[in-house]
Amino acid sequence: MHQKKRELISQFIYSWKQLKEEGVIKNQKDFTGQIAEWLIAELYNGTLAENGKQKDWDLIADNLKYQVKGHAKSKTSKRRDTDFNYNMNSELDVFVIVVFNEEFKLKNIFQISKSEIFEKKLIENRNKGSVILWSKLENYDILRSYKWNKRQMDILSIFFTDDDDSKIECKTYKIKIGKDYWEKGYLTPPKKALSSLPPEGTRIILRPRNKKEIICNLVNNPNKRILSNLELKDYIQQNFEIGDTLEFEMVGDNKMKILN
DNA sequence: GGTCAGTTGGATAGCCTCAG
DNA sequence: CTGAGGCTATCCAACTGACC
Repeated sequence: MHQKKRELISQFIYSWKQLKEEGVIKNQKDFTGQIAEWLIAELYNGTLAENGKQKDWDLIADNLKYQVKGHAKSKTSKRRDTDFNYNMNSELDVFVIVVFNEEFKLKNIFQISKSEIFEKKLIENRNKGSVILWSKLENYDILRSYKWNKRQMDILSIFFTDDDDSKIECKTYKIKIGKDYWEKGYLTPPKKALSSLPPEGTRIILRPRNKKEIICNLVNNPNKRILSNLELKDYIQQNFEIGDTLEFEMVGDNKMKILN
């Protein structure tokens, strides 16, 4: 009855043990913080602090003291800030915020020097301490702006980025043609939405068999399979029936290539 | 949708007590 | 004296719900 859970827990415990042996994690504290610290230490060939309670900084690289904060936000979490309870005299040089999604795919690595934080007044005071808003750190996201070398890319690939533009490329999707599409004039999303669709505004190239290529725009929201573009509608009406599956592939530049 | 305040809960370090 | 266990302060991050 609990066989699967038993196996998964065993796997988890084994993985935890192995990660400890490999030096990725050091204690029983939260996984997110430790994995973020390890990632930055690996990227910069840094040395993690021996003491988990090390004041102000977590690792040293190139004689700079780094304070690393990790977040693995659930889909429902709207919070976009990080506690920052340090001052100019605090023993740290660089402040790094590593943001994962709940599946530990990398979303951002915000990196900023302590002095710049104070110079640019990026700290917001709250009742309990202070925070830095991520909305003010857009120019400090090094994940995509840095020119990472091959070794660093290899490390980053462990937590491959959840960047829609790259993820969407060459990915094959399937849309099941549903009843709503035909009967409700595309207004009501079907209950069973696709798990993933290109985002709104995606430019679509339809390549029907033996027909001229059609270019149109996808105007639905992600995860809803209603396609309201008239050309797409016509194409589907002419070529598909309820229950049929429309397969397509994203081929860069947000173009959609119909495969059937 | 983003911001904010408050709450919750897991974890560690350090200090203390106490039994052996 | 020593080690185990309890307690407290502190740290850290997720979550919730109100508000704009």
